[in-house]
Amino acid sequence: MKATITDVAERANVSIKTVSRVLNNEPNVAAATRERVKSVCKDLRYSPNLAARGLASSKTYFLALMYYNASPNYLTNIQQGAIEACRENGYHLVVEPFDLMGPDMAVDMEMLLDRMPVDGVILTPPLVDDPVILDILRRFDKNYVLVAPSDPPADALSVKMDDTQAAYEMTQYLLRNGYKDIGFVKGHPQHGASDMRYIGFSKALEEAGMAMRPEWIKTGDFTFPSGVAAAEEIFASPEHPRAIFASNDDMAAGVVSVAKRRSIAIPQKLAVCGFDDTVLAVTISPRLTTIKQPIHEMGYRAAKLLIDKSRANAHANDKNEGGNVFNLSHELIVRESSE
Amino acid sequence: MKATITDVAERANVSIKTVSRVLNNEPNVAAATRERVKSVCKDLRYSPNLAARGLASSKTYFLALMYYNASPNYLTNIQQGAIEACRENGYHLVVEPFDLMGPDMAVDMEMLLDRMPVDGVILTPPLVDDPVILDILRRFDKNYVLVAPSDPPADALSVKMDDTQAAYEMTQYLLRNGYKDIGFVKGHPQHGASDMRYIGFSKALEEAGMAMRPEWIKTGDFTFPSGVAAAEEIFASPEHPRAIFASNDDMAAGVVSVAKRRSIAIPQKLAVCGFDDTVLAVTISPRLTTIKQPIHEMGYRAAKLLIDKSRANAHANDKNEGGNVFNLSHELIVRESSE
DNA sequence: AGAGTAATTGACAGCGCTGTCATTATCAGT
DNA sequence: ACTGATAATGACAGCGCTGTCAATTACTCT
Repeated sequence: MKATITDVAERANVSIKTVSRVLNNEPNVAAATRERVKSVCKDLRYSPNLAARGLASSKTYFLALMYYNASPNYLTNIQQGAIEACRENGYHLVVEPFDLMGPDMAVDMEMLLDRMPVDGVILTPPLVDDPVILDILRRFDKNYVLVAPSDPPADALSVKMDDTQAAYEMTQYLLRNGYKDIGFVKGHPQHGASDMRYIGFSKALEEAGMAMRPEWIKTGDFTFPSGVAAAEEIFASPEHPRAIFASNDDMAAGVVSVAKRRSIAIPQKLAVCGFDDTVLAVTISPRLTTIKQPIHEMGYRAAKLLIDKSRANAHANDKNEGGNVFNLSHELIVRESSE
Repeated sequence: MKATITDVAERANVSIKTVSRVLNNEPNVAAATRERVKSVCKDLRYSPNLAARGLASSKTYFLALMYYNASPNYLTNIQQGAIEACRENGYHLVVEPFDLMGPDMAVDMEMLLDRMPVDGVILTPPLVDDPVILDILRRFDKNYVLVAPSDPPADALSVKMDDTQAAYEMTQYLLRNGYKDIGFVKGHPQHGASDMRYIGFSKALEEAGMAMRPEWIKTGDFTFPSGVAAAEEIFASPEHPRAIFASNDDMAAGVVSVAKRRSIAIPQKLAVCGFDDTVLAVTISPRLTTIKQPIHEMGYRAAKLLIDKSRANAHANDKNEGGNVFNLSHELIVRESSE
């Protein structure tokens, strides 16, 4: 039989309310009492009934992670980060895929939000970029935070990295290391990050006074085959670039495979860079120079923001102190594909 | 403001208890009444408060998915399957990683189980193969189901595939297609599946009257580099096999990369087979012949089993009708690496 | 029509906790 | 030692639902 708060109260010779105070770290409990209660809790292996707590306080101690079509790697990373924050705060994470392409998408979303018994919702791309979804969220009075939205709304919490800046740095790195002629493989046109990465790339070229070579700029869709196709086109042009910067690792891997087939030595004849630092980046040979996104940290911060907000709602009055968008830092990882 | 059961009851002109009956699909409600209540629920966009329900019925409508060090792909698949079953039954899935290597592993596990407010727990490898964990689970009166345990305990629910049989079939397929000289790359020695796959392989060879060539049997650890190493060793022997069956796709990819480096044509000179049907299998070239595990289905069945059991506990008395181990079927997927 | 049975409905307690507010203990400052 | 504060504690209602059991209604069979 599981111990209840009453058991603890009796054993510690206090009222259940005092036990409750201790459990919730509320003030106005004598230090001695607090210790005694804590120790009894441990003895009895007591842990509060979340359902009861939720019913009484209308807090659930659950957070939801919503996603659609997420790549396993991305999802697992976000998830792990979010769980970490949850663990530290006595929360649990429930995972909720959502079909963005379903026929009654808007209705489904509303129903799902209705039934999800959670204190807050973490949304990941591409859900965060869908105006319909955002609209529904605004109407519900449920806390939510957007992970990596391509265009963070001012009225919502967001955590993101600076894709533009990262692509800018990668390009600068290449230029600095003597790679002057650089090709670029854009990502999926629908995906917000695609533009940003391209913008960062262009900006660095421009600042360095390098001309853009349209025949070296191709568009893919973030898949391996699209990387292959883009590379084929680039190599079909009379002159070859000295480096190719692909908007993600999968496409970079495609570029590498084409270069290998054509016996173009990497990195001696061609440097290849990716973006994301997926397993693929270290699986293929040579390993890819790439940008490591703070995916794990985004998950962590997203969860933490919701937890803090949920606490704030309870105790003090909700003071929104301006900054709603949190920029997390990426990392440029140099590997054999470029040096 | 969210509607409560009382609102529905008033609007439908019945007692809250009758509404409750409708919500829970209990018998003894007049058809007309049932319809009326249902329609009011829809109008009011009512959905029951899970916390209250949980408190009153000691059912939480949550299931937990526990894992340790799971590969993103595997995890995402299981998760997706489990969520599907949850959705169909009004349940939610909470994800709970657990550090099997922590210093106080046993205590941590007990505490985690204590606080997890769920109706059942889905365990994935390698948690399912840890005797300490299994022991703790038996002591708790929480429902659980094991996914792909290497040695399913008779007293616990398990869903699995038949690794031995699958490896057996793969080997038979190779033999049938004229590949007589087959090398094998074993998986991580700690992992239960490694043995089974090897056993299936041996069995098929034996039945076909083919001799085992020890110099073509190497042990890896399920990683790409270990596949590379194993392949190097195999090719170092005076004679080369006509086919190599690696215990998973990553290692098979390693074999492929070595073959390419040595300009051994696949599949003309060497067939390569993997196991798991991960993305890698279709990402590399040539694409891998492999075994597709029913990972998604295992997740689904695991969740379904728990949900059914939880229902049974509530309504009837718990009749355990023998079969506790559920074998799901795999699929042999033939691709260019072997034909 | 009336007794007996089954189907349908509702009243009410209580699940384990937190919020509110009342009560008691503690401690300055005089 | 006495007042007036504040700190510490407890009594009690009630969160929204389900389980139990009693009450009512509808139906079947003489």
